Amino acid sequence: MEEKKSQYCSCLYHSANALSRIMTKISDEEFSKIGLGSSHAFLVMTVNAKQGIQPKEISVQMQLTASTVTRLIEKMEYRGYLKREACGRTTKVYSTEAGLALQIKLKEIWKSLYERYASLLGKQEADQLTADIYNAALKLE
Amino acid sequence: MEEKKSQYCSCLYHSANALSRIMTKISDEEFSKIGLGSSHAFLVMTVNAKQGIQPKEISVQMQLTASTVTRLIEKMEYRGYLKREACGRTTKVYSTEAGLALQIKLKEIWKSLYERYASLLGKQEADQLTADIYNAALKLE
DNA sequence: AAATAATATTTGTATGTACAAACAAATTTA
DNA sequence: TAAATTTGTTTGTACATACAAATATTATTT
Repeated sequence: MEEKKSQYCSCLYHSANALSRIMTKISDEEFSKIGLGSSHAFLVMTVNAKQGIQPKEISVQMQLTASTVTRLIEKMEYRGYLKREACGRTTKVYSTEAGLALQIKLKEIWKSLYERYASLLGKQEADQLTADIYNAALKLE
Repeated sequence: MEEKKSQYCSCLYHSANALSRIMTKISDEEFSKIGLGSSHAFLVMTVNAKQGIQPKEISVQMQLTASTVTRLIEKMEYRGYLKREACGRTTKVYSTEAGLALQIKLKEIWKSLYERYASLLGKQEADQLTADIYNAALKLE
C-alpha cells in the first residue's frame, strides 16, 4: 500500500494553510454547540474579558484587520451579545447580559477544543507546535 | 517597553490561522508578479506536472475540497491557462500553451517564496516547522 | 437486465477575511 | 489658530473556500 505525501508538503504555505483549515473546522465544530463560529466566539470572550475595549485593540489581540473586526462586532451586536458606544473617533465595545452569560460555556468549549487536539497530538507536542508557529508568525510579519 | 503576547498565543487555532494568513499574504505577493493568486498558481503547476489530471486528484494534492478546485479551474480556464475535457463522469484538465509557458516563472517564484521565508526563519528551522505542521495536520484530520 | 449504491463533478449559496477608500476625530506643525 | 497629518473606524467590494444539494456516470447487487 503506497503512502504518498502531497507534492506540496514541504512548502510552508501549503502546510500552514492545511493546518489552518483543519483547526478552523475542529474549532467551529466545538463552538457550534452555542451557535457561534470560532472568530465570533473569541470576540465575545475578548470583550467579556475587557469591557469597553476598542476595535483597534481587539484587532491586535485577535490578529485580524480592523475591518474584519468591525464585521464580527456587527454580527454579535445584531445577535444581542455585544453593544457599541461611539466615543469620539474611537468606539467602545461592551458585552450585554446575554454575552456575559455565554462566558462559562465559552471557556468550557475552549478547554475542550484544547483537549481535543492535545489528545491527538500529545499535550507537550501540541504546546510546542503552537509556540513554534506563533514565533514563526512573529518573525515573518 | 512592554512586549505583550496575544492572549491567544497558546491556542493552536489562533497560531495556525495567524501563520496561514501571513504565509498567504507573502505567497500572494510573490505570485502577483505573474498576476495570479497562490492557489491558482499552484493549480497551474499541478496541471503542468500532469496533463489530464482529474479534479479529484488535484483536490487531494492541494488539500482543498472538490468544489473549491472546480472554482479554481474555472477561473484559470477563463484566463486561458487551462482547459477541461469532459470524460464520462470524470473531467480531464490540461494546460494550454499559455499555461505551460508560465511554468518556468512559477518554479522561480515558488523558489523565491521559499528563500524569503527561509531567510527569516532559518532554512533548517523553516523545514522543520513545515514538516511538524504537515505531520500535525495528518494526525488531526 | 433492472435496481441500487457509489463516485466525480458542478452549482447555489454562505462565510470569513482583506484591501482600499471614505469619514471622522485628534494631534502636530507652521 | 489654521492647515496638514495621523489615527481609529466603517463601508463598498472582492475573493478563496466550504457545505449541501443537484447531476451525471459508473459499479455493484439482486
